[in-house]
Amino acid sequence: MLGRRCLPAELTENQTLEFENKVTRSKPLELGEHLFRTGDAFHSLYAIHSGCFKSYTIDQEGREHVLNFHFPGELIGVDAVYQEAHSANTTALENSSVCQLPYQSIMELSFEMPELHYQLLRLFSREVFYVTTIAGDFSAEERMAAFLVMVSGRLRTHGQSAATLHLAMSRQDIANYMRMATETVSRVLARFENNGLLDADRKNIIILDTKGLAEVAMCMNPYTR
Amino acid sequence: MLGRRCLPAELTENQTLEFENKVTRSKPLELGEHLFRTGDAFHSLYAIHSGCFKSYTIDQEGREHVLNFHFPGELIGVDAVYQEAHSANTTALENSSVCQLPYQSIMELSFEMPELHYQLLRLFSREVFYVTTIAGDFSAEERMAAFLVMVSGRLRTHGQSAATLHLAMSRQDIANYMRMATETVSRVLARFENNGLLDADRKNIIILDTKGLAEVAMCMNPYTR
DNA sequence: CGACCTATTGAATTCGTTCAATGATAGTGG
DNA sequence: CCACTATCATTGAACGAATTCAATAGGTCG
Repeated sequence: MLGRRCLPAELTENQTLEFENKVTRSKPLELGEHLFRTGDAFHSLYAIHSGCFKSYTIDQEGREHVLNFHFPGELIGVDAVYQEAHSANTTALENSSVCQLPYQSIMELSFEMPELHYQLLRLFSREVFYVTTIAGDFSAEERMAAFLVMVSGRLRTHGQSAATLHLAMSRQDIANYMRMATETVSRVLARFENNGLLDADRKNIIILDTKGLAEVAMCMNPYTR
Repeated sequence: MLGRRCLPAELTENQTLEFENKVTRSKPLELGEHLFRTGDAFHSLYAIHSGCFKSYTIDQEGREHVLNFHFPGELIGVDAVYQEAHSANTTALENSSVCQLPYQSIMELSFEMPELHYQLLRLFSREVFYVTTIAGDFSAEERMAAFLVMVSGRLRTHGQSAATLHLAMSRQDIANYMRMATETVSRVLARFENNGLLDADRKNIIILDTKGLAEVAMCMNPYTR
């Protein structure tokens, strides 16, 4: 049952059981706890069962750069396969739980289960797709709208509500990820509220006008690209 | 021999031959020719044999957004596996040649060749890694320096010279990718020249001070992250 | 050689940042 | 249960990095 949430491929009942027995280890994390840090050797991927994570680096001037957020149903650590080491830090933004997937084990298992092999590549592909979301030269409003539409979509993909968002990350984290100042995040959200696009109360965002928000985000958003 | 350049895994001689016979089809492209366009169904990955490509989208306002450049030895189309459709346009920036890798064929073959299986995931992982390069909130100078260090590194990975760069892309493309105006690209390059970091003559860039350039790029660069 | 496109350089403008102050929220301990 | 504190979020005003507008220079190709 955990395995199904971890790598929800179209495996048979028996395969899912085998997968669970062989490769998944459930691991709870508290807010602020790190899954790994820059430079750590790569051994396992992590599939998020519940909660939320951020990946970030600290540059030589001490500035933090949020590279990605991770939501339930997604894989963490995909970028580390290539270098066999983690290039970023990844920390839990709320109490969370992940399935640890020892890379060697899932690779071996994927030879027995073609569907698992396909699923791994699909999920790796999805990561490329997601990371591309914030690329491109867009205004602060466009990026903010695209961010909300994206988060909404990524949560929906795994069965969570789409209109009522519980953002685990702080304004600082959002700002950092979106390449803007926290003040700008506040200002843009305030403008969206004035325009009736949404209702923002700290970490709780209610999207009132999905279509209108998507229009601001335009085709920046991968779901409408 | 082509196969070796396409997916340079550590395959045996026989495996390489089998790979070539079964899955690779060489395909030459002229400057400006498209490999695929937004919305095209996904059937094949492309491994670059020679030349240079850019992936881009056009938004609803008609603005172009360069999402990535692709160099010899790299895979094109990785992001399309997930959606089974291409989300971006990809075009040749100079006369180039690619190996077309029908996805179904390489997947089937990868069950017979464990090393190919591993290699595919490594290359997918690398794409995530590369796409992350321009993420983060850095100044125009930092991004430009990181871009040059990255291109240098990616070309070196596949045996090309590292200090003397032959940029196939226009200033417009670079600017677009780096989220800045073409004028800013010119100005930053001029500043780098004045500081003795490099010598820029249109598409030919000679890096004079690798260390100095890397310092400007700081830990933004994935190679130094 | 002239037409065209790309690149460079200069001056004015602007979007978003930085600086600064205030408001709101949650956690702590008396 | 209510100060008290610390942290996070919001709002206002001044500033600045990069853009936009505008003009010039350099290369390429008929």
